[in-house]
Amino acid sequence: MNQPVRVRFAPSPTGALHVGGARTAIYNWAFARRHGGTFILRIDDTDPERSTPENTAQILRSLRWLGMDWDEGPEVGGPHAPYFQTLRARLYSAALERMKAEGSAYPCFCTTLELEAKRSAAREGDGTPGYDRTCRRLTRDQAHARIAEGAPHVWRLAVPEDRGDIVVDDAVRGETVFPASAMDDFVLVRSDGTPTYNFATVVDDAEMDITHVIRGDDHLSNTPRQIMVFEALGHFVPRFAHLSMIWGADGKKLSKRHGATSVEQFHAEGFLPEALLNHLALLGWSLDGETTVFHADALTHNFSLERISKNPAIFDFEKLEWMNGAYIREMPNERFAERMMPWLEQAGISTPDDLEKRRDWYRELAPLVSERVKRMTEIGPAVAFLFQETVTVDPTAAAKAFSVEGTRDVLDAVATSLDGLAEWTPTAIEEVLRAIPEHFAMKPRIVFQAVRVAVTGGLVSLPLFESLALLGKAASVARVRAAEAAVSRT
RNA sequence: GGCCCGUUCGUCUAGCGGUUAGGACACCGCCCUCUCAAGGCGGAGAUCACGGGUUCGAAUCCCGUACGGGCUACCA
Repeated sequence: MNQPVRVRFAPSPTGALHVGGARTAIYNWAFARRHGGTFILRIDDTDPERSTPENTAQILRSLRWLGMDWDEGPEVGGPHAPYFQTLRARLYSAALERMKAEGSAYPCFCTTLELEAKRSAAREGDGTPGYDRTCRRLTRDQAHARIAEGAPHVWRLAVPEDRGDIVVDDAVRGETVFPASAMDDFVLVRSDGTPTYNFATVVDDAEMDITHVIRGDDHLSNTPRQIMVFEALGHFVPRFAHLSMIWGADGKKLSKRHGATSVEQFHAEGFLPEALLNHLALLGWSLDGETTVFHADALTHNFSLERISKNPAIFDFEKLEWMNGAYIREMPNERFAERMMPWLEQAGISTPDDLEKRRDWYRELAPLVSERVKRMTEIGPAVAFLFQETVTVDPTAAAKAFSVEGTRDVLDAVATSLDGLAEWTPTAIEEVLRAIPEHFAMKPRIVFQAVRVAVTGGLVSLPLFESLALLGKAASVARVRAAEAAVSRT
C-alpha cells in the first residue's frame, strides 16, 4: 500500500473525551504527522440516545487543548464532508444497495425471540456462535414477497461460502488468525434502517480512504467482520493497529474512583496539556526506552507503530504529577508568568492587567513558584500572601514559631533592621537578616521561621528573602511588627 | 461455552538467542539548605506468570497451563 497516509479518530459523543480516547487520538495524530499524512476527525454519533452536541463540543475542545489539529473533520470541513455519521446515512444505504445487488447482503426476518432461542441452543450444543443463516436460504422471490408484505427485517452480511480463515496482520499484535468457522452473518442494517457500527464504520473508512486504523483493543475481535465488509465493498483493506487498554490502579477499568478520567478534568485539576500528552504517549509507546520527558515534536518526528507495546497499561497518576512538575520547571519564567495568570484569576488573586503593569515583578516570582508546584492549582495558595493587604497567621504555625524565648525581641530587631534598609533586594535583605541570629546567639532557622510565619502566615513558604523582596518593604515591616505585637500580648 | 489478545521491579517501560536484565515514577538514605521544593549522589526493588520443549545457550522461538481482558447484540 503506497498511498498517502490517511488516519482517523472517530469518537462517539456519548461522553467527555477520556484519557483512553485521547491516547488513541494522539497516536493517530502523531502517525499522520510523522508520515506527512492526513488526520481526520469523524464523529460516530449513531447512538441517538446518548450522543449530544455538548459532548461533541467538549471532545473538540479537549482535543484542541491537547494540541491536536485535524486536517479534515468538524469545524474544518474537507473533501469527505460531512464528518458526522448521522449526516452520512445516504452513503450507508448506497453501500447496502450495492451489496444487495451483488448478493453480499440479504434480508433476515427472524425475530429477536427466535434469535435468542437459536443462540442459547447453539451455546448448549457445539458452541458455534452466530446466526444459523435460516433466512439466507430463502429464495429471492420469497424474500421480496415478505418485504412487500411489510415484514420487519434486518440486512445481514452474506459471508462468502469459500471465505477461508481471516488473517489480520496487525501492526501491534502481528498476525492474528480468525477461523472462518467463527464468522457469522452479522447484521449490517437494523430493522429501522440505521446501520450498525461494524457496517457504518467500514463504509466511512472506505469512503474516506483510510489507510491505517489505529484504535482500541476492544475492536480487534470485530476486525475480521469489518474486513469482510471491505471485501464485499470491493475496497482495499486498511492496515490495523490495536492498542491495549488503559486501566486503573487496581487493574480494573479506569473510573471516577481512580481520579480524573476525562481530559477536561485533568485540565481543571491543574495539569498542563503537554504533560498529559507526554504521559499518555508513554502509556503504550516509547521513544527509546530511556527518554521520558519529550515534547509533541518528538512524537511527530519519531512515532512508529512498531514501538507500541502490546500489554495494557495502568494509569499512574503520580507519574503524571511528577511529569507535570517537570514541565512547569522547565518553562521559561516569562512564559510561566503568563500561564499562571488564568489560575490566579480564577482564584481571585490577580488579573492579567496586573501582569501587564508588573511584568518584572512576575518574572521574579515565577521561578520561586515553578520550582515547587506540581500542578497549576497549587500556585494560588503558594503566592496568595503576596497579594493580600495583611496576612492571617495560622495559629498552629504561630504556636510553633513564636514560642521560642525572646521571639518578641528578635522580631523587633528584624523590623528595625528591615526598616533601615536602603536597598530592597533579596541579597540586601539576606545580609541584614543573617546578622540577627548572630546577635541573639540563636540558630538561623529559628529566627527565619519566626519571620516566615510573621510575613507569610505559615511554616512553609516560598524562599524568605525573595518573598520579602517581592512583598515590599512597607508590608514586610508591618507584618513583622504585627507579629511582634501579637507575641507580646501572650 | 466458543474465538481472539495480553503477562519483564509496586507502576510505565527497554530488551527483538549470548546483557552484572537498562531507564523513569514512587520508596529509602546521604549531600545541599531559611521552610518546602528542586537538584546531586547512592540504595533497595524483577526466580522475566507457571510448566514443558527447540538450542551449545531463551525474558527473547514453539506448545500447553494459570490468571487477566476483549468479542461473541438490531452498543459503539
